Amino acid sequence: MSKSLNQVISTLERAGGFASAQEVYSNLRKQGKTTGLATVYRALQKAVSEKSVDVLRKEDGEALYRLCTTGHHHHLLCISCGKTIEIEGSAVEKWANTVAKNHGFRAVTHVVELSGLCAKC
Amino acid sequence: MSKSLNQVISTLERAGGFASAQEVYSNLRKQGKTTGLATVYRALQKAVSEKSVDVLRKEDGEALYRLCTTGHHHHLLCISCGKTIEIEGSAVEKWANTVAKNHGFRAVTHVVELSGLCAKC
DNA sequence: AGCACAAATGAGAATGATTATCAAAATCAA
DNA sequence: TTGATTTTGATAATCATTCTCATTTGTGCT
Ligand SMILES: [Zn+2]
Ligand SMILES: [Zn+2]
Ligand SMILES: [Zn+2]
Ligand SMILES: [Zn+2]
Repeated sequence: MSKSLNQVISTLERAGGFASAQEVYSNLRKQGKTTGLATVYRALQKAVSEKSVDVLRKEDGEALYRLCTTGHHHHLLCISCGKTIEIEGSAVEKWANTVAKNHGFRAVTHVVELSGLCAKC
Repeated sequence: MSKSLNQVISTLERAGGFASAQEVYSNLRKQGKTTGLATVYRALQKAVSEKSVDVLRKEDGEALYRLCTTGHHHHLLCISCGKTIEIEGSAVEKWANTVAKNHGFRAVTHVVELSGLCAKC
């Protein structure tokens, strides 16, 4: 694993949740690292392609990255305080596969994100 | 309904599926309309806020717009040819509600999009 | 019609995330 | 060490989207 990939990964660990590429970059800078922005993007791309990092989009289109925990999962996000909960969705997985099959699709992936207001908000 | 909103809506009708703001703009120009890009964006924003247009994001973050058909539904998109199929997902709706309730969330909405390769591709 | 005032519009500049370039630096193999 | 290969950081380029602002258009009133 390359040095920059390590740095990006551990920055995401420290962040604990979703972070944008720009945030990762500025966090690294605050820690005195000289890592360039392009390198951050390159590392994030690689991490996503290796499925060690999740990516989703804010409403304005900016990409947010988060360290994958174990296995495939989805998120329940509080749009007020930003709290995120990982959720298990075997029901959705089954449904997605069935729908894909019924329409003759192959290699189907899915985006499933829930968002609303948490109990506190 | 303002003039530009009308033009944008009927361009989306003609498109029949998802179209980006830039595509809507260039289609209008091809038809000899002098509508400005900013106006296209303004009209699309309004249409989305009025829930007469759906919006989703391509993988690169660009927004795609589509005239809402009747009722809530999801999409199965071919990433190669762009073909989109509307799908009914009562299973997902139930699951989303259950998950939300279990975690004490209110006012939960969801994003569910399937994508893969259609039979032809 | 003529006028005042508000809303809508279009052109172009500004913004901001992401990507492309490219030369310098680190890594590697022999 | 030497020469090839990969990685990196700075910077420029790209591109969708938003902002600004002067101009046009619409509306109500006389
Ligand atoms: Zn909350
Ligand atoms: Zn899933
Ligand atoms: Zn296809
Ligand atoms: Zn649904």
